[in-house]
Amino acid sequence: MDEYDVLKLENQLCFPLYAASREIIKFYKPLLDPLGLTYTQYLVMLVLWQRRKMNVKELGDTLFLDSGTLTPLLKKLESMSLITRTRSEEDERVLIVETTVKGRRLRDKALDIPAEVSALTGLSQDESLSLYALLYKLLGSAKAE
Amino acid sequence: MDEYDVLKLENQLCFPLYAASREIIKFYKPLLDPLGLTYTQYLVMLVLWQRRKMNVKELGDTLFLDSGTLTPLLKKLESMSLITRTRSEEDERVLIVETTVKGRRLRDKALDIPAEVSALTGLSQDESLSLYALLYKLLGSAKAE
DNA sequence: CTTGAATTGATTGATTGCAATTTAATTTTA
DNA sequence: TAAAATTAAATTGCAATCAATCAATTCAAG
Repeated sequence: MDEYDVLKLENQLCFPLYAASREIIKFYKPLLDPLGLTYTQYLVMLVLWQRRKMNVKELGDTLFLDSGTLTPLLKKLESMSLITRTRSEEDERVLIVETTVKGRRLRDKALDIPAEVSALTGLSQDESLSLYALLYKLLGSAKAE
Repeated sequence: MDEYDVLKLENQLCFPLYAASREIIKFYKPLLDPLGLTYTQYLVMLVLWQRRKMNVKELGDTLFLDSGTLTPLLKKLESMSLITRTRSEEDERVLIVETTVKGRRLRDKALDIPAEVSALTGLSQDESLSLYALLYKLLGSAKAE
């Protein structure tokens, strides 16, 4: 054990986290292609399917993304007629994002995706739950910063 | 519980994985800035500090990255005089990447980084180990694809 | 009221990440 | 051996991601 062992790739937690995240996103690709969505666009739609109407700030807080990522992505979803973007009348700084009928209809096509991805992970339900809990704990620390 | 509950953001494993990965990368930013490295460049250096000499294919297999990502990144590290890029003499298709003296010296400046990041995650050692094991299991499934 | 601070999104620039294609070199096979 | 298949890396094009900055709006203190 020399002093440099702490720098070995296999001793870092960050690396499997980073790699696993990217690999899971690849699981989604063939499932999302028929819907015409990228992974990040899918996450935005997931949120909007639940809430229907949200502003950019709330969307960013929910997904840990900032306007630099969201602005072009939302414009793209708007150009696909899945959402509308309108300024709030009470506060002109706020941009309200809302699903269209077409956007909401897309939800039905996504229903089978979670189960298919879950099967690909190779984790049992218990393992998924443990992983889930640990990740949210980590995210809690990140938010606390 | 309606049929759409499976599409709730908080019922997806992919989301905390994706968000936690990005948040951890942000932990590294202030620690890597003094070294002049980005997170991905740091991962490449971690691998090369261990092996010193590798080709692009091996590097890609290790980090789950392809030449589209690695080629420009390695050119950047070369321009910073941290590595050299040379074609193999036995097989001209193969590009050998190797650390320079300057590249190896940078290692000493990175020694404290893992401990500092680990502290920021807010996870106990046991939790880190569980998380680590689950992520590698997931990565195993991905590799098996 | 008015000035200064805070907030919200948009923009810009650099880096990643990846799929798809291309080029060059090597290996296999007919 | 010649043609076909394979392999390694580079290139291209598009979409993220994020830091930093900017502009417009709102809010708050004096």
